[in-house]
Amino acid sequence: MADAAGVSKTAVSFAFNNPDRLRADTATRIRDVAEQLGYRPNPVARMLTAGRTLTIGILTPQALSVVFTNPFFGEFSEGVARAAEQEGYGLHFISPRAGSLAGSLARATVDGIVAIGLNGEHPEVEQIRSGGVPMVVVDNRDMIEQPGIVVDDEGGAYAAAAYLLGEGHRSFMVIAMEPPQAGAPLDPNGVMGRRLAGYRRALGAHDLQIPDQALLMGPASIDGGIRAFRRGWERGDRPTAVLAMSDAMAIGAMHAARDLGLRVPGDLSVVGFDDIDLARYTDPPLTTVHQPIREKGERAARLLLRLIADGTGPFEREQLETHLVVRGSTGPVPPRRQVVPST
Amino acid sequence: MADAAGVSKTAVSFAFNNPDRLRADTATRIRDVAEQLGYRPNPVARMLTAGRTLTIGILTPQALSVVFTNPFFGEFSEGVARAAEQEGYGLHFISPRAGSLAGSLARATVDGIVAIGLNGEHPEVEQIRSGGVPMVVVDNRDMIEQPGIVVDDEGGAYAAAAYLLGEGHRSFMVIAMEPPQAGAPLDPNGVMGRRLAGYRRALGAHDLQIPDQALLMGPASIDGGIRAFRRGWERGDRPTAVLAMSDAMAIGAMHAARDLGLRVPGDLSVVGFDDIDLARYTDPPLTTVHQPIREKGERAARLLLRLIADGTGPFEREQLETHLVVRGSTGPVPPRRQVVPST
DNA sequence: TTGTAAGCGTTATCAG
DNA sequence: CTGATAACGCTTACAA
Repeated sequence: MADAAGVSKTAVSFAFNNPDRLRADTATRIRDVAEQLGYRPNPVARMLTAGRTLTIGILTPQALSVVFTNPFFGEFSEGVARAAEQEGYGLHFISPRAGSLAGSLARATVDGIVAIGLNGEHPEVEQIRSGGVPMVVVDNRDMIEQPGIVVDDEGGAYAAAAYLLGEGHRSFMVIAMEPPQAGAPLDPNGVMGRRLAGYRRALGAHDLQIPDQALLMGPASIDGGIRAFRRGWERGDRPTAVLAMSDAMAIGAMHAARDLGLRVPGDLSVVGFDDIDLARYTDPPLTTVHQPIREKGERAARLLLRLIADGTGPFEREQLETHLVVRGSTGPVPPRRQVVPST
Repeated sequence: MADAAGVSKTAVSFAFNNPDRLRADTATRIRDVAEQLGYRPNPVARMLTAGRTLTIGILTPQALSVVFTNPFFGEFSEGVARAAEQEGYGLHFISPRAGSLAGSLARATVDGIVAIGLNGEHPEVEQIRSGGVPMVVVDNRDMIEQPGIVVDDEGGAYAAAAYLLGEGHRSFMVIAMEPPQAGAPLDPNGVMGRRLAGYRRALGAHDLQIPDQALLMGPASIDGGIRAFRRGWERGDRPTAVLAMSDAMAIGAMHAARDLGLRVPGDLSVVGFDDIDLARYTDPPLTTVHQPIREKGERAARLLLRLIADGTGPFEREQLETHLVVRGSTGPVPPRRQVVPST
């Protein structure tokens, strides 16, 4: 404590927060002594009395070391950061510590939470809610009583599949990101479930199916895409088109296909999902479903900030649009793989 | 306080931290009541008594919303996160709040800091140091008394330029990331300064120069690269090769060049720096200087964690290697631009 | 097995 | 303008 400088703690406190309420020289003297002693007000104690942390948390059910592997996440965080910084808030990432989300949740010193990637009714989260920490969920339609931001996954996926069908494709490989806990049942309300529903709706019009077991799953990364495609290939899948639920995986799939001697889009069309920054610069440029990634993060953060400010603010659930962006990774079905109409 | 459950705070505390020291039923009863009341131990108060936050901070002198724009940063964070998570630490990002790094530093509740992007002797950071918060600096050779991780930027840059010279190039455009405060003097010890030194050493052998004013600067993003290249073009630069100090900018430069009708690598060779994941998937695949991005983050975090554990641990400064990866964005100088030896 | 009481380092209130 | 003193919500000796 710096009242070794001859003053009380009150004075020290004022010197840092309310210098005006001190005589000018007293204030500076205190700060000088503080600097000399290497003293700075303990931020934790500050938080305790202030009752707020000026920090918002981004919650993910997967380890950061895996989630940062997907460029999508960086762009999303960028959006959240923009809003947070503008309001003077810091950013804290909350991910499972030693496998337990609940554990890290319990230690998270944040004023509110933006949760992404939560599928279903995550039990550990119930705790947060009842604890009264404001939270907005993104991409989650299960926690319906929770404010959130959502995207038209189903519509985007439908557009992607419909487009490929229009190009004559009839044989598809579907690549999906695996849920946090491998082997978990597919949540129809989850991102994956909704995208799948979109694909199915389009294919259904042509009496084509996508059995659950046909899905190839892996981590949402380039490498995950490579491995998923190879697994499909090895079990005998010979699609003319790939529907990937993430751009990172789509890029991996393109690469794996090329390594196997396929031309993209000559022999194989690939469409992704997300439209990350790099999608337009890949070889070939990736056809994909655009979603406003940064805006999603920013809207989520702004909604949260409002919730924090208003105490228990307005319930809101915003939906953002998606649309297909056709670039170079897709084309008509190769002639010899064409399905001859049975007329 | 949940001793509305008929017990003292001690009991409540035990119920959460030392259940063994309570009769089994007491413990569960307390937790039940807590759950019912939506009570959870206040993490800030916990931190205060514990004297530690179980959190490490990643410090950047630039806004997160800009720094996340570069995929490099996501990969770096991934490395840091891997180490942090493994040791049960959370991750907090510290960036200027309302323009002031010092301000957000003062409020950051972390046990230690990994600082990246700090050039020169950042004054606000002095405060941290004397405050006794452990810190490891990455990519900084100015704060020599600070433990840190560093990369052979000069050697990597040299290799890149030497390779292009070997391909016959004699006319270069150099694209650099701009410093946090635009217009700041070039720090020869900074990342940019060292890479530039490497380029210059190679070009010097051919009596070629890179005047400071010739540098094209911009934010380290794809868009920054696009604009930098255009600016160069508009002022009349007609290089046969581009040396970009970041992959993101290199990708932007390739794109801008194509928009101007140049073929890459036919008319223009481009080499980047970093070797981000996506570098190998761009069109054409990017020739670039590889640095172990994730490892850099992970090593930095591990070093920090050791510092935190040992109190004032071992001073260490690790240097990681770089090397040129030749892919498709570079090739021989176009014939008609060839410089005829004056023999 | 459980409770009492003393800190942890601030800020805020209210006298002096 | 400055200084006691009481919170803030927890953990942890130490006692009971």
